[in-house]
Amino acid sequence: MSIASVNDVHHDRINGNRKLAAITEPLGLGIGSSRRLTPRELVFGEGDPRTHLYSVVEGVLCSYKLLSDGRRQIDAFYFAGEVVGIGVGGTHAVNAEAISPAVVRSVPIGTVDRMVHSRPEFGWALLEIASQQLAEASEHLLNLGKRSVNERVSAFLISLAERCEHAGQDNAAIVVPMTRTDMADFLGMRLETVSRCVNRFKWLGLIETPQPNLIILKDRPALEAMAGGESRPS
Amino acid sequence: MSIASVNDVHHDRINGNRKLAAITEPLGLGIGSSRRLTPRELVFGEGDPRTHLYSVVEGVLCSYKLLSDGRRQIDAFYFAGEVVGIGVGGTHAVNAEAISPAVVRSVPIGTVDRMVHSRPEFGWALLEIASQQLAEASEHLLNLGKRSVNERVSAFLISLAERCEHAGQDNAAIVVPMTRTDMADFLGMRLETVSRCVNRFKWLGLIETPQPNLIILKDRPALEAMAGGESRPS
DNA sequence: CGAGAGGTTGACTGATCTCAACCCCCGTGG
DNA sequence: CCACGGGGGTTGAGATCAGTCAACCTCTCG
Repeated sequence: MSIASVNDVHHDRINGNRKLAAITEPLGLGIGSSRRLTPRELVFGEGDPRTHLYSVVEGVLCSYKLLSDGRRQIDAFYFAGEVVGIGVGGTHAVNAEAISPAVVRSVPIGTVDRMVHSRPEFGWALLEIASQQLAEASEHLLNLGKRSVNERVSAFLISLAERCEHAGQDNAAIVVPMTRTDMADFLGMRLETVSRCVNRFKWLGLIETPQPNLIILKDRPALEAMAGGESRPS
Repeated sequence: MSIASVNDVHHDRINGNRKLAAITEPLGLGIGSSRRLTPRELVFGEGDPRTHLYSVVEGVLCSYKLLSDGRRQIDAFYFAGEVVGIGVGGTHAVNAEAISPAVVRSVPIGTVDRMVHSRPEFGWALLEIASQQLAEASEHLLNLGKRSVNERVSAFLISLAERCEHAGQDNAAIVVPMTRTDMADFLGMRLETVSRCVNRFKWLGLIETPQPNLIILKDRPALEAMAGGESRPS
């Protein structure tokens, strides 16, 4: 079972190259020690030496940076199968913590080093993951820098829905694992603004929210229009 | 001379792992074809197949994404020695173009692939560059998401100054290679706002601007204070 | 039952955007 | 020589989107 877990197979190819499973399993790296996390529990902190590479087995993590007055910017959320803390530099540039009960698997950086040297395609695979994360960062920068609140929230909901689809879940009903505060810190706005925006979408009939953390997309095309189209050359 | 160029040696270790020179030279990859670019000339576009890896020999490039209505978000600027378009996925996620007269050196992705497989430490080095760029993206996300206009502009000026220092230039006089529009598109604001902010700093005595594209930092500590300190754990 | 976390809503404020005029510089061509 | 036009930059006045502050609501958990 260290080569591949049948349970994980359908998680492969999810969201391009973001998944470690797709890389580790073909390479026989189903190893590494697991750790269970409670919500808000830190995996690593900004400035910590980079000792391990982590992948999410279960639950959701996020990475973030803080300003000295407490303002927090969440860079990314990490779902099951995704890699956190990629890189090889001396220290982590961000903090990473669980936003829900979670399980992470960690691989010592020395093991990663050996893997890269013994199997160059492993290094290649890590590069694919890194470049995928860079692409997502670009998209996020576009959101924060140029999109309005409505556009950011609708783009966020759509990307959440796409992740659910790729994970084989229902395509319209999103179980939102993060709080309004987390969404706000991710989207560069205040939690009140998130709340207002989500409820505005509800009044417009674009979504339904039976519970605060369960959002059902009712009019996906309208949401996509509201997200403000990206300019994809031809 | 393909192993190491004496002229480039003092560029090594600049800004962490961002430089290709530090990697390519030890590895004997001083090769690749050069191309001269005029301002606003595109190196590659979003959605283009990733055929080459580029490094800046001279001048400054930027990478950006566009919305369909023309709004533009610049992700990063790239100075001499830095790598543009890193990654191995199928297509580029961003556009890249020159913002000044520039020269880029390009290495076919197939060559990169062979390098990674023949010399695993090359893959490792590319990972270092990618993780450095991810760290910079995190910092930029923090700027866009959580900092005010004043904070963003002062943080930007300081980071420009640090780049000049690392490049061995004067530590206080910054020759700003980009226009106010470029700065605005990078910092997530309007060019008028950039202008107002820069001039506000001038009235406050924090900087001097003999010419619009020459900024002299007069009170670095005050600028750093205005940037709003990052929370670096102990 | 009380306390706290998470969420919603309202009224007000204000930072930033918008629109517009204007300036300087520089190359071009009549 | 000078008129012209365009790019880049500055400045002002008004509009507005999102932030701020505050009240209140629901749930859950001791």
